[in-house]
Amino acid sequence: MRQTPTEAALTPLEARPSFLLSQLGRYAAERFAHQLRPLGLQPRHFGLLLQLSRAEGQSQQQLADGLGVHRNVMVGLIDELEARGLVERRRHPGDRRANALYLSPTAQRLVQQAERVASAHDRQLVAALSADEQRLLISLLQRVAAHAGLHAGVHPGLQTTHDGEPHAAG
Amino acid sequence: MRQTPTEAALTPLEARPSFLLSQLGRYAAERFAHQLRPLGLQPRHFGLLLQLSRAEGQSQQQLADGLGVHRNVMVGLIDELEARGLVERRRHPGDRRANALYLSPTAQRLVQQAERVASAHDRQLVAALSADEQRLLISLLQRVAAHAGLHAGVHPGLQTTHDGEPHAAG
DNA sequence: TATTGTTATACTCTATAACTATA
DNA sequence: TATAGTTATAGAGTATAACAATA
Repeated sequence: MRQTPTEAALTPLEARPSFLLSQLGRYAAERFAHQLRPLGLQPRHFGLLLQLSRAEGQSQQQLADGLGVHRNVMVGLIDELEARGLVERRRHPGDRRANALYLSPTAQRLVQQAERVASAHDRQLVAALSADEQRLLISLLQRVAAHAGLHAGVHPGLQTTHDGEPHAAG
Repeated sequence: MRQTPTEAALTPLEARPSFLLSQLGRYAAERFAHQLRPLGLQPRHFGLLLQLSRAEGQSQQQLADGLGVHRNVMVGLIDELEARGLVERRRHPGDRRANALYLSPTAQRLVQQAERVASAHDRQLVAALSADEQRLLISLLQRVAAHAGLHAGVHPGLQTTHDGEPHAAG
């Protein structure tokens, strides 16, 4: 009994890098969201606050560009955070159409807390690897991400408006 | 000027394994979906057909369990594939409540094609790495996935009914 | 004419509950 | 009483278009 001619690569999914990445990425995101919940934050809020903590006074459009979300979505995100007293809309000095965004002291402390949650989550996620292996994994992932043309720190899950082709990977 | 006491780990996102995994996982999934589109399939269809090609005659419930989706969702998936003549519902020999699912010859060829698309996608994704590094990456990811308690080949993105805690990672 | 913030609308996904026919 | 398949409904998330104020 010979091989079926139509027999192709029957690579099990769990040996495919794309499946492993997708599976683990989804898991990591869910898990992070869960551990962040006690702070009343979702991962997207964390990203927003983090970006804003790097440079306050940004407009909603600037922040949206930096995070890779559409400005329409940004309105709702800022609404939520402003309602909780974490972000403040002030008048933009140079452009009367735009809002200048600022963090409250509470939000600044919250970002620190969320960073600690993220670090704990990271440690837990790769706990099966040695310190050397952890560094190696990060380095390999960074190279794959760079080759894919992914912007550092910009999450495609927040991305909006895919004009068909999702980026381009030489 | 000394360090601010509230200063915490300001690890950039692009150095966090969880962020890299989530970012790359999302990218890989989108990209795979895009490359699969010419076949008229979504990744979930591919997973279904693949699972069914391993063992035909399964019930919808069995297949749902194997893929980690709810049986309600399975109805719609099978509906779509049956309408395209890829999957057939037959009467289950042992249980008159259940359907026994079978692939058409067209579907069997389509699975082969989809596997080739997946392999090409994988090669492209990790093209920045040497062959040794590719194997290393897969091995590291598999260990992380095993430690997270992820079932081999079951994608959390298809999962349904999270009772709060997403799995458990020692 | 283009851009910022905003609102409204539609569309996809997903979660939940309920129903039927069987077991 | 529980299970397989099915259907309906509600909710989240996202995409698109449009509008007023300003550049």
